[in-house]
Amino acid sequence: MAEGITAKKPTRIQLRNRKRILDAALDVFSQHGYRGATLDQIAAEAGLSKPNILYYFEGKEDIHVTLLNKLMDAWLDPLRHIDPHGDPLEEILRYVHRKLEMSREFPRESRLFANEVLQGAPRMGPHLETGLKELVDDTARVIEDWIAQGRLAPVDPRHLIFSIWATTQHYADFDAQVQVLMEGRDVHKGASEFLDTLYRRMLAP
Amino acid sequence: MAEGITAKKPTRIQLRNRKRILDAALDVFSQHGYRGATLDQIAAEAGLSKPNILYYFEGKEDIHVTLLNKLMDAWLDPLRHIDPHGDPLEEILRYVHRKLEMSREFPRESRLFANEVLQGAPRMGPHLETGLKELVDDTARVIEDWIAQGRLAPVDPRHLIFSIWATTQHYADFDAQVQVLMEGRDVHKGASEFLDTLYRRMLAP
Amino acid sequence: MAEGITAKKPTRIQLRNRKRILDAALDVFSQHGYRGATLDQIAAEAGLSKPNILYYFEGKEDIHVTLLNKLMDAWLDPLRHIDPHGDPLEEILRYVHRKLEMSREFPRESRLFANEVLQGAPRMGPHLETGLKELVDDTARVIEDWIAQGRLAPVDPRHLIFSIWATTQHYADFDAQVQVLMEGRDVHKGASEFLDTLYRRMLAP
Amino acid sequence: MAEGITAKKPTRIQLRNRKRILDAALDVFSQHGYRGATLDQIAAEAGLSKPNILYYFEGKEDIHVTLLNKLMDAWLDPLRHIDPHGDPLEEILRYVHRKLEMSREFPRESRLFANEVLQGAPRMGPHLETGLKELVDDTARVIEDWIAQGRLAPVDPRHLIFSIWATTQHYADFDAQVQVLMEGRDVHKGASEFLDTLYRRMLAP
DNA sequence: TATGAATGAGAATTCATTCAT
DNA sequence: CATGAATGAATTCTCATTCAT
Repeated sequence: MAEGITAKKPTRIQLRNRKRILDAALDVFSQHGYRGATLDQIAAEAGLSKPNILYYFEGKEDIHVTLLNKLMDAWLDPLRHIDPHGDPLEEILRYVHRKLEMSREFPRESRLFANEVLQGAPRMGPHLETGLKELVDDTARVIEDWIAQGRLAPVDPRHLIFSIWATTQHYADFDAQVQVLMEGRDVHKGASEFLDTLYRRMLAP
Repeated sequence: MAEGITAKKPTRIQLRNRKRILDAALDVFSQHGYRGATLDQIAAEAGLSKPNILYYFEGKEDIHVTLLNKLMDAWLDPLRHIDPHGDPLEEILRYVHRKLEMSREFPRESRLFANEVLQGAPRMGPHLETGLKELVDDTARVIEDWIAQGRLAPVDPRHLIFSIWATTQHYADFDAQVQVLMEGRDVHKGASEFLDTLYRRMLAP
Repeated sequence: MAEGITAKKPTRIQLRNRKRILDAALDVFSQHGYRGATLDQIAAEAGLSKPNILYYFEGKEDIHVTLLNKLMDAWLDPLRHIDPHGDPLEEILRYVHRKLEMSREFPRESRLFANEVLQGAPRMGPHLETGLKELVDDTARVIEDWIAQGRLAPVDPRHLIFSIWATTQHYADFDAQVQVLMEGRDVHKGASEFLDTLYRRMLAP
Repeated sequence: MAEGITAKKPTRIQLRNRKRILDAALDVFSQHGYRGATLDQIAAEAGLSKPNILYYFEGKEDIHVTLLNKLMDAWLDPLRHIDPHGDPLEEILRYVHRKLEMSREFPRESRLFANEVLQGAPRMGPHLETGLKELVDDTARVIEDWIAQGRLAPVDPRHLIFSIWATTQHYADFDAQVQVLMEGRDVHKGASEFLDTLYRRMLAP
């Protein structure tokens, strides 16, 4: 009881502050991991006092979970946009490019997610088992249909999806390594061309 | 300082205990990350007292760094075994399979490494910039030669290497997710076949 | 960092608690030395919890350094009040008596200082080399002038200063010994008369 | 029981090692104080293993007490050599110079003693109350006799003794400060001349 | 004698969270 | 809404001492 935010309509200030906190938390969590992050860092980066943070969220874990929830929605969205009635190869390539784009635009989200899964997804189990599982199963079925119709070269659809996730998120998650090995090169352009070639050659019927 | 293990030749007990500690630490660090791991956990898992752990290592960071050092050697080894005089496609496929194998045999090492790079590789910079960089540059040159000779389909060699790392390590690093999505299926067999197909189709000249 | 006391103007509570802590710390540090003192003791004596102590100061060393800084100011003050235009002998005797007085009123400060210098002044180097050095050089010059004018018997001014410090601080620093050897006698009165005689006989022109 | 050193005659090795340990301990204790010193440091400096140290002494405190015992003997020795039948002024000046000499030759001993008294002489009470007290009382009586005979200017003998201790030991105990303030000057020569003048002027009948 | 191994009792410090205003 | 103040529960690390050989 007596929690800060009630179920009533939030004011503008509340909305703004929650947003600030989540943004700061995304920064800190994605960089240091859950345990490595401190409320102090988040508070400092949000420009709020520590107790004020706890007025908006129930605690450290609440912030983290809120972040993961928001993330998963956006994260899975591109998968939902694969059109079963579109051209198979182009649909998949569009997905690949969209994922690569997200890796570039939202590297913090990618790392937050990676951190969580790496540690066994202790705060995310439900999300994986319901939302994600169903979505992947659906998509796998679509791909299998395409293959059965001879419109895609035969591959295991789930491993295909994994490979897309792996290769695109790699540029966000392993950025520290990529930067060292690519020195001044234009990483994103090269990645985009490479992945285009990779999946085109692999999937062309 | 001036305590514990000196620079002299280690006894059997020392060897055994250091091994125990490193094994326990690998477990704990790979699961919880550097900050999330505690000496208590490591000590408990190693079956030693906490101060005894600090008799063998200078501190938490020393253990972690020792682990990373050992890891990098083994981690890069397969890359060193690509034979410039072998058959290009087979050499690369052998590398892919070896990496996938390592992902299965040494998932903790893979996650330890992922954890570290994900956080910007704060304790690993040197390793990346010297050992790894050179090795990747060398390998890239070999691949470029093969491509120039028309023995491999043209691709950017560095992105090729990234994709191999990403797709193989994914099975270790994102295991929590993979398990949920693959349910009872034989993940490794599927992955092996998939990646074989993937790189064969992409690289066949 | 990013915790506790910010750079803003301190509240009454802050002022009161910092004072409490410093007073307790002076007690403990002067009695046990830096290493021998524990935050637990300081906290207990200040009537605050240990973490609360660390809310006001960055750590043990911060408390100690703060104490030394405050101390040095007061410590050197009497030396600054030697008036070059006053009567030489009376000026010096006034200094002697003032120092003896401080030894009696602030024995903890004297011991804190002694403890620090005894261990090589590891946390006080700067203070000695700037503030103190200059002040002593200035004073030495004044004394030399007086001697040149025949208004004081000739002596090395620096050794004179040392002897004043030594003889006056002795009653604070070696109190344990003095008490044993003086039994019930009125130490302060005797010391005052003795030092008056000592410096009068030595310095009368 | 089962203590290392029995009451039997010590071997050469035992003698040599005890000496080594005490010398190392003197170094460490005089520099860092009792609590600040560690057995590790002492062991390292003595070139022996820590358990071996504890074979020769019962513990840290035992070493410290042994050191203090030895010290007190030597420390008080010059006081015993004041000859009631000698020339008063010369006897006292000889004592002053001998004490100054000891300060220069045995600064570690001086600091060890200062450290101990500074902290209330917790491990030295008995020594002060028996040996020292008697000796000082005896000496005071001798001085009083000399004064009564008109062979010394009248002063309180105990404060006189304190002042001699204070001024001579100062050069050892506050060496860190003296060095800063005296820069390149020949400290010892100056001190010797100064103290000679000081006590000559004060005590000449 | 000597030492490698081990540990219990601290000690400093961090941090999420609570309290009071 | 907001924050200064406070703290209990860790967490890393130190150190005198003991054990076993």
